Amino acid sequence: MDSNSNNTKSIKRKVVDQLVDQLVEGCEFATQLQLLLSHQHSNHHTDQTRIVSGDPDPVDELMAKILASFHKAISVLDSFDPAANVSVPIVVEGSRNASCGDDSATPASCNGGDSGESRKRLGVGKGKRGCYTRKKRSHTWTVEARRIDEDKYAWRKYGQKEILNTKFPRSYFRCTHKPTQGCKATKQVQKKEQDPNMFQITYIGYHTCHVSEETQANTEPFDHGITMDSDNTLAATIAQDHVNANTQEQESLIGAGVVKEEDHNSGDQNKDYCEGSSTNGDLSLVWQDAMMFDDHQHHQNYYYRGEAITTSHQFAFIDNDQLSSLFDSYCPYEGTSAM
DNA sequence: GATATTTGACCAGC
DNA sequence: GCTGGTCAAATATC
Repeated sequence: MDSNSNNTKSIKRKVVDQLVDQLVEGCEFATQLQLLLSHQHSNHHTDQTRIVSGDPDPVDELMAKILASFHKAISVLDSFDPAANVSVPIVVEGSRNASCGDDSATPASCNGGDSGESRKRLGVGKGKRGCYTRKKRSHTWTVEARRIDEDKYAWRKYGQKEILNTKFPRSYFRCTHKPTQGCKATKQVQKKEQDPNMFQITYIGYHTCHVSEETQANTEPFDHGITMDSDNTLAATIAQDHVNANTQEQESLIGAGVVKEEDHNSGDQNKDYCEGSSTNGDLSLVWQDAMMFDDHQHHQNYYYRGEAITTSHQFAFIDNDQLSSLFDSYCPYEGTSAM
């Protein structure tokens, strides 16, 4: 690979980063505008009229569309990988990924075509392990929770690591749907030293997997599409906007009780909870030392600009179908991309 | 047998 | 060179 190619990739990455930053900023402004307008409308309606039940506010609708557009654009750019040397999003269901580690189902590009079927533990497979392209930057956000399964997505643990200067190991989870749908969402869970009853959960990337709308509504307690980097105030704004939102899913979590992985893991149950429909006690993905605790409070602290905001969570989402259709429109090369 | 977890190895980024 | 993120064979569980 020559230096010109590297320079081009570097430039592309910078451009993408700048575009994302601009979009995030624009999104933030739009959110603030939405709050402002909704506040004004709220006062207006209170003073003069009543909103007919079920009749959507056109301002809110419009703002929601604007925000959705921002989120879509951000998602597309966030999934753009300059290293892939193609100008298309790399998250395409069932497609191969140029970054070898990103799609474990199709890693052949890592090892010169090794199918992986005859891998030995060491030696023979040398050069295969750890072969991946680490995401230099992806949208991340951190929550603090007493349970690691509070988001109710289906996660599969793929690693655990001792981290320097930390008492407890960090566990790595990826979306269960990664092999089948290429969902790139991951999360890292680490028990807090100060309070071992609490877990710091860092989410990385957005879910692109498809779940039913009903499931989606019940299993996405907070917005994977809106909350960007931990230093972004957008999420804080939105969090405040939704501070009084629905808390039913949290109550269902509270009622879930202590469930260890081994306890609920019976065949078909796995499928159920993998689909994210686990609201009846089979939802936990808990590793050996990640036990749940008395959960009467069950709140989460969202960190924005280093400040914690305690809130219940019920945000708006980027709909996965929207995302897919977006890819369709943005990605004319789908399926034929030269990864 | 199928699926999930564990854990040592490998590699990218700093 | 060190650290952290990911891979994948081995192992565990159902």
